[in-house]
Amino acid sequence: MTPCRFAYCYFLLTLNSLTMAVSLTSDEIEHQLAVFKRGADELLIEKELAAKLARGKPLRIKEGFDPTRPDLHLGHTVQFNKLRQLQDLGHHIIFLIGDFTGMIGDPSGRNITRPPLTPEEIAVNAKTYSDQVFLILDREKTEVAFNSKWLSALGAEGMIRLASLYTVARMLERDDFSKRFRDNQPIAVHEFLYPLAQGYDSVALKADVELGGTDQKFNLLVGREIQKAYGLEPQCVLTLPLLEGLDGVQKMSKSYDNYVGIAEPPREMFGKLMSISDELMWRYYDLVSLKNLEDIAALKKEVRDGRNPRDVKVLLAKEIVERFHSKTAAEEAETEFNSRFRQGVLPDDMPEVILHTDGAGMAIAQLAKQANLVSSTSEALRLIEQGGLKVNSDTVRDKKLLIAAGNTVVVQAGKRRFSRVIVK
RNA sequence: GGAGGGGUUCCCGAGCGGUCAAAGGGAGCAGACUGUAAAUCUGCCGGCUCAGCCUUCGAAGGUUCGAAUCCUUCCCCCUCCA
Repeated sequence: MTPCRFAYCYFLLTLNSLTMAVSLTSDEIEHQLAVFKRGADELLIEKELAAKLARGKPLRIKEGFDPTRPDLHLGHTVQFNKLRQLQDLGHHIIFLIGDFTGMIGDPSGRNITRPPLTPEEIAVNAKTYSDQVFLILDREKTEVAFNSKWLSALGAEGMIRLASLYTVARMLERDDFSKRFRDNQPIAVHEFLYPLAQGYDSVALKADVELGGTDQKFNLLVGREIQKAYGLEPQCVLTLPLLEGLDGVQKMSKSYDNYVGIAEPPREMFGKLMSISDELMWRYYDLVSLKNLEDIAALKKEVRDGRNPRDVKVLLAKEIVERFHSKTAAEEAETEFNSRFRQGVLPDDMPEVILHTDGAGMAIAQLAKQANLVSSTSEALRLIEQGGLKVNSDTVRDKKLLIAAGNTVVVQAGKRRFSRVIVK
């Protein structure tokens, strides 16, 4: 794309002319590099990768996942999509379950200590992971590995030896560590072990390339050093951007409750995607849509020329729902969404709750709480003050409204929470 | 081991004897508007039997008519010195 691309081609040509056994043409290498880099944040180091590719052998490409959360969200699929693309190029993908590193917990500054997972939890989470990931990756062509296999075998002695390969000063180069250190936030000693253990994974697996989020850059680079220390050729590092969550501010994460789960029901998925801002929508197009870059550019132009961004967002929401459910589900979700939010129609399926009052009836605030529409009666009363609580489609004005026994009412809190309540 | 700084409501962060259920920002929720659960604006944002009452400011005691604010002890975090 730029002058360095040209220089780089020259480098490849030279390389080709020198090594006769090369089976890939420079054009092929060029194409592969383009696939590697598409949507990626950073590729380190491109020349090294070109050299690895030039050998013509499938590369060993690894990415590790800590089995700390059983359910995956759209943010994870950014990684999976890339692995799939590389798999399609014929490379060997290693899906690494960090059952050992999961005990340490990647230093995030939010969890200093994390209770070790039981083997049962790990097994469950690992299964969920693979079930989900194989919606995208080819199961037959993917190696699944567990890092406890070699990390447990290391023992305390081996761990100390591993720890001797890196210095504290270099550890503190990590942005997260230096920030916490500067801000007088605690850093537990065991947190230093995480990057080392992850680096050792690359030794054990003889990884040619390791993928990760941009937040993984440090760990991935430590892997290069550890590999060198063990006399291996250092891996190349490919980082992918982190997907922002629904709020558009923080990264998508279950703990921020700003995520779209892969296993969520179609309607929920559709609705959540429709709630992202117009601006954020483009980010999602770049990272989670499988549309090619030209099509996305065309959509952007259409919006600039006056097309309603809402409609483009619908396309995105449908694509995602379709990928994890089905085309029918996607269409159904759209119809439901339209009737609910554009036309204000009540949903056809809502939870039904029976409340026993021994014939006394129940005050509306208490009723809303017991029907799980609000978390406290205080919240219910606030909703009433703001005109956000409806009984049988009528806005409740009287805080002391009593629903008499024998009635069945549809109670609505805000736009999205409904319940059919039977008072006995 | 010594000296000092700090732990506040979901998060960040003010408050430093009464006017504090606790500023401000973020997240969240509601209403209006709309193109949608966008954007924007407005309001809310501890609980309850809700014009009143109860429980919160690391924990436990204490001083005071009255404490998140003062004192004591304890727990935890950080910095510097050793």
